[in-house]
Amino acid sequence: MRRLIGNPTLSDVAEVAGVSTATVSRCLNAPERVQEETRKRVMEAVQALGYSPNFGARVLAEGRTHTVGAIIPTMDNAIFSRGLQAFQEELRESGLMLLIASSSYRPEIEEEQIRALVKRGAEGLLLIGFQRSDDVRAFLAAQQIPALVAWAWQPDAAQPCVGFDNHAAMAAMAREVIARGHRQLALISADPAVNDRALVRIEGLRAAMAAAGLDPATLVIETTDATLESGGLAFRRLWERPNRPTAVLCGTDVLAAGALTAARDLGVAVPDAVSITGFADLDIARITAPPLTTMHLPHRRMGREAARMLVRMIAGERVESRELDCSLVLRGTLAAPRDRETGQR
Amino acid sequence: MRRLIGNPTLSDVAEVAGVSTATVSRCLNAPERVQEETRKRVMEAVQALGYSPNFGARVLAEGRTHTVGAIIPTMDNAIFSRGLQAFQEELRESGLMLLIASSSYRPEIEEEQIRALVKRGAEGLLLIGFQRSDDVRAFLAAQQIPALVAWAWQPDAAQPCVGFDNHAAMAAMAREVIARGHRQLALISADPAVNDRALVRIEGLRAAMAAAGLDPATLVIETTDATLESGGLAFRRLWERPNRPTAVLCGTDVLAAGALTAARDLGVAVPDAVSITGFADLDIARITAPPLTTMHLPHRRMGREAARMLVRMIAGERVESRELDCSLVLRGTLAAPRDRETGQR
DNA sequence: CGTCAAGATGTATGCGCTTGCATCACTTGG
DNA sequence: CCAAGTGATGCAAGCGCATACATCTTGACG
Repeated sequence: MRRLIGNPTLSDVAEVAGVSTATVSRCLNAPERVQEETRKRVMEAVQALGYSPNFGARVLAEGRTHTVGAIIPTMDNAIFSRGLQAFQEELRESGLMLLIASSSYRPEIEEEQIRALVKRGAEGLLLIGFQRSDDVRAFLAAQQIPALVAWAWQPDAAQPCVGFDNHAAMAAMAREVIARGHRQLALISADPAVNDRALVRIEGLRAAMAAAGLDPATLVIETTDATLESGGLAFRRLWERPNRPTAVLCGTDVLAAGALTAARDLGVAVPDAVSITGFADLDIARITAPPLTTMHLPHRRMGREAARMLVRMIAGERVESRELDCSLVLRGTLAAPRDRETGQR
Repeated sequence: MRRLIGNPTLSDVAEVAGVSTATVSRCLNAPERVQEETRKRVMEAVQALGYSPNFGARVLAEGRTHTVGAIIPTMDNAIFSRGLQAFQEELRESGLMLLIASSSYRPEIEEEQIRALVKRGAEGLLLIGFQRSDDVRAFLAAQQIPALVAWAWQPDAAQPCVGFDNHAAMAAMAREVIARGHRQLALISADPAVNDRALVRIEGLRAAMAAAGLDPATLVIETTDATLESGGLAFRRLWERPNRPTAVLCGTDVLAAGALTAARDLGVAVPDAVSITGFADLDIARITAPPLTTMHLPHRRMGREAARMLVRMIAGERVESRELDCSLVLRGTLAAPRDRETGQR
């Protein structure tokens, strides 16, 4: 059913310009193959009619949509928005448009959105994390849609990915904390059941503890969702327990900022009474008081690199997964634990 | 040129199921019009072949893409990301996909992206602010693409919009500041030349000053871009001037948080030595120390409402512009000015 | 037992564009 | 002066799907 009745078509333009539709099409897509004079006449007709090519027809004839899709848990989390912005900017350089969908961290919605994006003509997909059903993977393979996993990198990844080694990064953070003398550690984390990056970070943390001679079983974990409030509530729960941790590591800066705010509200001094660390080095890490010790992630670089890789995958090239470096940023929320009895460091 | 050679088509499915293409099409789009038994056979064939309808063909035949576009200055600014997330969620309810582009606050990029989105089949557009060339407006009118302006509302708006009254909101904030006794005001703002919301806020501020008997010409304005660092630098510039303001109003929470951080680094106590106010009530407003006095904006409600309105516009309905309420949130960064000589309030 | 309505399915057209191939006009070298 | 080459343009065949309309089947009812 035609909806945009009256919209001018190629042949309208052709008629006005006194040429064939083929020539008009060439004027638009390969101007160098048309004589200057003819082209001028055609372009005038295009202007006069306000012609804009019909998308569906173009896609059908050309077989390409020039569109890629991205499915992220939510745009409303700075951990994704900066990289996504860079991803989109880089895509634009390659003449691709970006379709965005979100999963709210729910696998079934992610699956639905993957199918929706493919149905909508996405030529490639950007996905977050590795956790995905075999069904979906089979579907993507059958449709021959390249998918790139971002915000995560694993040495043994079966699919192309770009990101950082969450295991190693969290382990590095834990080593730093333990080196300061902390023995009672807690973690505020996203639910590892629906967030494989969180799971890997937990494992990294446990590995570092074991390596340092601490019993990983002593690690207290508060699982929560990814908001500021949740981080605060998790901290409060932690603080009500009998054995208060001397250091609270957080899965993201957002949780850490929430924890920090809760600590302030509870009158708990940071880092004197408790150390808190973040993860991601978002803007908020610099505005808390004290500023947050965290793990710096190369957000924009990852977004750009993801776009470049996906473009090549769509072109049919093989790409190598890429691990990007993280670096520890020591700011004000991590210090040696104070002896609870004597008050001495 | 066919790219996805070998992808099964409707007629492949029809052949396998032993029916016509029309029946297969009906099975997929209007199952109730096909007999149970036939449908079962067809669906099996669909499964067996891993059939997925060709997007271009569908769009061409149906005349709809079920896609809308949004062009925002940047995703990497929490002032947009929360509303955008809600916008996308609501769109999903209506079975629409979201194409996202960004302008980096540059009109020429915005224009390019508008054309690109239309070319990619956007049935409707979400735009930020009113500032736009006549060319673009004419183009959208000619293409019959409905466009909704969001993040801004003006009483006399010629086009449909949804948002808040930036003029009134900033005036309200200014009245509050002035009522505390502040006479020397400064503003850290985005460049009003490329950001009409910023311009309107400046006007609202000036109007409130005039109404309170202050000379609007005494307002010092630092124009800058929308990042945390920029907010901090602007505050430092302000602080180097001979007449230091007693209150610094900021165009967004991001700028305010930057200013607050700079103040901390400079050893300037907030709100004792200077008051600072934000605008938007982002997450960061609650984690600064002290927490930021700011103007609360209904981000998610605006996003949802924008989606609903745009859906109706695409359906050909007329919609009324909607103004959403803001509310002042008094937290810790605004207080009466202290007399610089005596130290008294 | 005939008639007709309703439901199920098939036939065939058109959506607007791209592009391989054909055609035509012209140039150039032998 | 002609043949071959070159560049510009036209012709027409799809691309894969939705759907109006035609056809066929079946059952109800008089």
